[in-house]
Amino acid sequence: MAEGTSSNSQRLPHPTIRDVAALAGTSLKTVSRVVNGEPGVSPELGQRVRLAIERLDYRRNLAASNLRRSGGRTRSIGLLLSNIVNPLDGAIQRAIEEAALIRDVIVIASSIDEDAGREREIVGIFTSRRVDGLIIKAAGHDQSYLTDQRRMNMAMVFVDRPPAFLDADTVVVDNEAGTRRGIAHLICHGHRRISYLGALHTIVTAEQRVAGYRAALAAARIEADESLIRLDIQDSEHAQAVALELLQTTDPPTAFFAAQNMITIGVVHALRELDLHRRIAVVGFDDVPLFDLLEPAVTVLAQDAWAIGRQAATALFDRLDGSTAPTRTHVIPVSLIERGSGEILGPYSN
Amino acid sequence: MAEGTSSNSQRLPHPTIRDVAALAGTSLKTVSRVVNGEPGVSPELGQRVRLAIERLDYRRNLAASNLRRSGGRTRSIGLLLSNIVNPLDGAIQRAIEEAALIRDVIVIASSIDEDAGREREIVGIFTSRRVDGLIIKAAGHDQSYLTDQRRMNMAMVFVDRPPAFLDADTVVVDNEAGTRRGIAHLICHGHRRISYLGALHTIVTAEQRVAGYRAALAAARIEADESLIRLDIQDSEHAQAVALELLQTTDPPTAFFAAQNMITIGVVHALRELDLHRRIAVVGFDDVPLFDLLEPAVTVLAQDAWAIGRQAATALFDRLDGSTAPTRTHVIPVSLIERGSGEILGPYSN
DNA sequence: TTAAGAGTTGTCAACGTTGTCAGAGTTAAC
DNA sequence: GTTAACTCTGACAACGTTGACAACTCTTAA
Repeated sequence: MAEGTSSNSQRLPHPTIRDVAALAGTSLKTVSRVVNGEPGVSPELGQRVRLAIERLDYRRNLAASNLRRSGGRTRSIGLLLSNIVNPLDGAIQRAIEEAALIRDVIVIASSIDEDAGREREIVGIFTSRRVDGLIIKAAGHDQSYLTDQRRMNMAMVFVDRPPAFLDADTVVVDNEAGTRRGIAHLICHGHRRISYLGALHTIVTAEQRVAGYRAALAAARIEADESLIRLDIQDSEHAQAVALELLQTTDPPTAFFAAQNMITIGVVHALRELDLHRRIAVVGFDDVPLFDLLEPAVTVLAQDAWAIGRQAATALFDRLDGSTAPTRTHVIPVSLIERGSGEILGPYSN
Repeated sequence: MAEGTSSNSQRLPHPTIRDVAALAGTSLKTVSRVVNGEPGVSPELGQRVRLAIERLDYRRNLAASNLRRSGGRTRSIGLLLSNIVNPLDGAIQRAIEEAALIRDVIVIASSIDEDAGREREIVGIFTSRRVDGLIIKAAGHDQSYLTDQRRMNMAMVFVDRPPAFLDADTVVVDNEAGTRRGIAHLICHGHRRISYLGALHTIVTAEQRVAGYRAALAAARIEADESLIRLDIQDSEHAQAVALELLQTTDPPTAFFAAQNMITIGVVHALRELDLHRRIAVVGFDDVPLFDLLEPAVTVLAQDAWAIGRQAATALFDRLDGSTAPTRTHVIPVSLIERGSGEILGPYSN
């Protein structure tokens, strides 16, 4: 009686297995057997239990169930991405959700931007929730803090960027080769002064992409002009400003390589502003839905985010199914999509 | 010894409060007190416990904790959106995540496309997980099945579309007024033959938008030509095909109103294909990042997805904090962004 | 010297479920 | 008619944690 507040109408708590047993006139264990489809219940009693379940709209409390069950698995996985607003991350999440759903596993997701502190914080929260596994697009450049989780049998897969100081399955795209191909494409079209605009240099992929840039120039015996290489670009506005600045020097680049979709957008804005979009070439890493409708349409290196997500989920569930194979790095191919902006000819074309 | 497999290296289970107590030489309850920051533990003993916690890298099992705690709250909420790949849904999820994080609540998300069956399925799964609340962008047109959850004290908020046959807090944009404004804008610029391309008519918002279209025409005393109204458009390819077809009739529309971002993209594709993009006007519902870079840039009715997400989270947490106020419908404003495509003049301009 | 109070610490049951095992009833076999 | 085997059912403990409450050790005041 002490609990009964008159204002709060009849808010009933969830019925428990105990309520079902009482209504069906049987024991807890029998109900449990019916709920779990275990054999050894007579048809009549089973029917009575099912009726009681339906009447009460009973659903078993999975948290309690998992607590007791062997292994203490929660059938949940944690997903850490940069920013779910970015369709690339969205596609990864979606692909993982689909794979999880058919296995009766739920996905707890969180965006961590590029904040290493938040990465650790969220991993801590997820660990408290006892997720069975983690899929991580890492922000920090040291994942050794995860050895504890690893020891406690938590599966983990890294996407987009390999972990540092930790051995784990990884799904990446070939950033170095992809960028090399993009730069070679520009060189082919007669460009020598190719500006490289990159993201935070702390991100491994950014590093690999710069490496690809340098490798492609070296292969063509072009000396890299360091003034054309700008890193640590934060967002599209920043990219726009940097591109504007470069274009207004006495010896501007004839082509841009934008190492990430937000940067590409900034570059396109800058070119429009100076009405140079039909004269200066652009190749971007990552595709964006409307790039094909711009004039000129934007040539990009596209990565298949769905494939990345699917592969990550497969790798994670393999581990959860008990695979003890050595860790693997899966490389998803990058494809060059020629649309126009990357095919604008430079001064050395013939 | 029966469990010890030699191949599986030393996989230790998560340490429990019991392990910590043993290491610190004290009782379970004392450790629990330290973990929860409850008073009444001497500084020395507290220190010893904290040391043990650190040594074992102990983290309390939140599922077990919540099971015992009053109310049986799980500090988790479920989120059902159409498709997380769509940046509009992405922004909603992100805003909700941020609000949940500062309250120590996790978000379990799932994309349900426009599948009513999947909506129910996922709600069932989330109910089994005992989420404290649900935020739902409903696919089905009957949410009465949720009365059970409601009775069991589950909080719920609907976004983008009001629930049917269920009374619950809702966050929507003003579809009818927004569309009316968009159509009025086109009429102002001299258009009479304005084609309306809409999404699945089963979605309430779609209905409201058509209503806005008809209302605006009526207000201007223009009779609606039913052949210009096409509903149930599935995706951008479909929209493109429909627009192409309309444009090739003997009496084509001079303007398009695209009721959703994917449809707008399809229309733009169609206009490009026929090289009519500078002659036929377009206004779209929902903004998309690159619409401002197209030529002409696309005039849209933009909804603030972040605000929708924030408001939904606020409403949900208010309920979880015990609010028993009558359910409310929050309306987030829609803004018309004039960029060019909607300002192309029609035959009746003066 | 003792009673009352404050501050610490621990014991036990409970949250909702399932694994283990034992008991009751039925049938089959000797 | 006894035993064995099998089927069905339920009692009980346990998963990891916390709420209720009891017990113990000191102070402090009478």
